Amino acid sequence: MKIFNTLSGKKEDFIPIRNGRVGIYACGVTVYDLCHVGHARSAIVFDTIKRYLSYAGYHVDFIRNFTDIDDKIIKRAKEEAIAWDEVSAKYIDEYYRDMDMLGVDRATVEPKATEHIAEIIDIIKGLIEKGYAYNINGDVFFEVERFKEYGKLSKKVIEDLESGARVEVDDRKKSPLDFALWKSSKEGEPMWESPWGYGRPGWHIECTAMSMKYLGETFDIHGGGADLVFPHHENELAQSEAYTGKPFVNYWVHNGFITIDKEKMSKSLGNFFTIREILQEFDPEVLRVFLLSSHYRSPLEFSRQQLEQSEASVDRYYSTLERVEEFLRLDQPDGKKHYDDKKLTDTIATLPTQFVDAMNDDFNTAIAIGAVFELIREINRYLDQKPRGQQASDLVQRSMTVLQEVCNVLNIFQKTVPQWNHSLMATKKLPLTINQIEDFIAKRQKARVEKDFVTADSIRKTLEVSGILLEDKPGKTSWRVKI
RNA sequence: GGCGGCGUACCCAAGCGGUAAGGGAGAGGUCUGCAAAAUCUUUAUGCGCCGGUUCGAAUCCGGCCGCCGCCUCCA
Repeated sequence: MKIFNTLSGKKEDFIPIRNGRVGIYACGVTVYDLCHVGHARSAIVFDTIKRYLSYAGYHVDFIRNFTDIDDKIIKRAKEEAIAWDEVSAKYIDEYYRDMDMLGVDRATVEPKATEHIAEIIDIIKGLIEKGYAYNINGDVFFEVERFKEYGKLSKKVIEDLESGARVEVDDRKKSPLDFALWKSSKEGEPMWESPWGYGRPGWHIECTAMSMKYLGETFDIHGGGADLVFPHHENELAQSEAYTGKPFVNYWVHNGFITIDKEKMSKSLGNFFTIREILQEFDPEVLRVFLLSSHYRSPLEFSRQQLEQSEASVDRYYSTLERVEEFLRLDQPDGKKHYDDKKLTDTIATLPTQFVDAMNDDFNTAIAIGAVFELIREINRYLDQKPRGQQASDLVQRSMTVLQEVCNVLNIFQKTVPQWNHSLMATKKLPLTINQIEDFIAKRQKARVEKDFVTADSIRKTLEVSGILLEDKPGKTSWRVKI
């Protein structure tokens, strides 16, 4: 298995520290607002990586944190005139609502910064003792100059950073690059007791404390969005390695951004869509398929048109599934006739290998999904021959089993056909109920029997205008939501 | 200014040294009372431009053009 490591800038063979086990720490969210599509991408990417590693046979310890204390949370609390911890509790709930919809599993442990103050204080103490940090009136800073390898993750040179520093300079710091490990709290702000007075942790230190607590001083994979490389992960790395004297993380994995009109989707630019907004118009699987259709490190342009294209491809999956289910429901008198099943048999045989090869190459979900659709085409081709008999039935059944095995790992295409249709009816806001649609179909069927094709066609047209397409099949007429 | 990335058909997107996956859209055929779905054919002798290396290059090297990201909170 190969993984692209931000630290080396290359794909590397993945060798876990402990045989058969993998420790992953993914930076979660700061809970002060609803999540947007960019958060969804990161969550889905690492969820998929975790799922694949489990599938590949590893025991995975997956840690995803909540930053539940920070300036933005405090600001939000003031704006809404509620307690800071009400803000974080509320948005943790909202986070789960979104992630459950998107099929993002809970992590093994989901630690919160505020529940690890003791561990954080211990590490800061240690850093002061080792001469890597200094206390100025209750604020403790990490002294970047003392950590000689600073910049190795983000490939930055300390001197360049200093000269180009746009950072608001705190005169008390020895260098503008020094960052806060502990911040003294002002009146009315949340605070915890510490050897340096009442205060709260800086942003980066929580991840050091929590990852080490749950995964050890050196662990396998640390992930997050590409915007966390600097300064967050660079600082985390510096303080962690300064503290332990050991390598902190073996593989740094960063996902690319979501863009809108080529620009990064972000809060500050205001060009973002919340997950919730998108899910009003599209099924969660559509968003998940969309996000996994390109490689996790590539920038991904987000637009309605893109989602509609993904929606169409998801629909292709489900219409094939429907077709397969109808086929399997048929009586299967053993047919003697030979059908050409070589290509289908071959494709079934190669899919698992293709999938594993793709995912082993830096988690190439785009190829994995492509392989799924190759099998979809072969299934349709096979079914076009109208095969009969137990052998045909078994072959088709087997193809679905293989397909589901792969899709389970990606956590896509997990619905039933009726669930998919209902979801489409809801997201497309169709004006008709299922009963109304079936009434129309019955009326049309009567007309068809009477060869009154004018009436039949006009009913077809009426439904189509409302977003329903009819499909006449032997024995019955079924309907589908128009994409 | 420093560092990094990207540019593949009408749209999206894989491929990263061996002769262009997959999805969507369009056109035509098969099937159908008509449709839809499915399927077939078709849409890049071509992978931003110009050179170079190589038996062979989207793929490696050099230069140029265009776009974007990080350097400040950010997934």
